Amino acid sequence: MNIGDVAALSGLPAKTIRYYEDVGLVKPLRSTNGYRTFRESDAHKLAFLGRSRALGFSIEDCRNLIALYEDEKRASAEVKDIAEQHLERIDDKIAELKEMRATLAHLVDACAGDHRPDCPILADLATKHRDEEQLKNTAL
Amino acid sequence: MNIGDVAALSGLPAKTIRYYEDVGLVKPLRSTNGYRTFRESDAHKLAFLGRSRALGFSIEDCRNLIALYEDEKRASAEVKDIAEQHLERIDDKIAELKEMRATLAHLVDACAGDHRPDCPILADLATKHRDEEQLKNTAL
DNA sequence: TCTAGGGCTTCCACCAACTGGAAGGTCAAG
DNA sequence: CTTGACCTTCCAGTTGGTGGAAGCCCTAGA
Repeated sequence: MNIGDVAALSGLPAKTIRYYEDVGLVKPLRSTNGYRTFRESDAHKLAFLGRSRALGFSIEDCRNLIALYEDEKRASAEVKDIAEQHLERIDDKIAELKEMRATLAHLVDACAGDHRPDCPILADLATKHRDEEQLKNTAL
Repeated sequence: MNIGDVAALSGLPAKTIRYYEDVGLVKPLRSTNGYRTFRESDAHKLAFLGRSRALGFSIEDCRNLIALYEDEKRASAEVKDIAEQHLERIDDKIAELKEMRATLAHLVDACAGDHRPDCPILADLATKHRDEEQLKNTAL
């Protein structure tokens, strides 16, 4: 299989597949004309990567997941551990975004959004808040 | 004020402030020894930037917000528009993360996480799913 | 047989928003 | 006079690719 074929199969852009080779996630063979030659196992691995990335796993996580996938004697605990850590990162990120969202929604709500210059959003951004860094410092 | 002072005041690292100068967000003066000299207005602007960035606004958004902030004749509608677009991006991101989270939590739940190699997480990652790109293609 | 087109190759640059570190100038205190 | 805290610039690296240029390779059609 050439890169185009495996790209169609895995749903990944050819560029991305070359990048994955660069970072050592796949190691396709080369045919005499210099073209990459992908085996079934490479195609499979790329699909695995596509799905892992879609779940937000980092490239490093993917590297570890693939190693575990290929290790017949793995302990599922190791996989679960990676997944749980990732889950935690996702939860943190969601919490962070929700907090931003709440503040922002509140400000947007308070803003008339008309031709007049008065704007609670700008007013808020321009105002010191109780829990900011520089106040933490002076509080010590 | 030197950069260290304004860093303490704004809560931003000195490196970040230099970066903001690089991208044209602040324009401190220079004293004869080459040190950056920040006015009150610069410190104020940097604090504004810190709060905007904390709400997730991009540097470009910040540039626009500051321009509006400094424009006495702005229409609050312009500010609200930027904020609403950002709110939408945040909502999209939250939705995406929640979907990841749901899938991942389900898989983590199903995994024993013990010494045995059997792992539903890996099994799922290794399996084609109905709605993947390569199947969309063949379905046409 | 030539040519046009796609597909493939490499390499370099760029994106956001910083962050780390090296090499070196400046300044106030002891 | 030296030490140490600041400050300067510049270069490189981070994450995960994406875009484009220059240039092979291969096949089908005139």
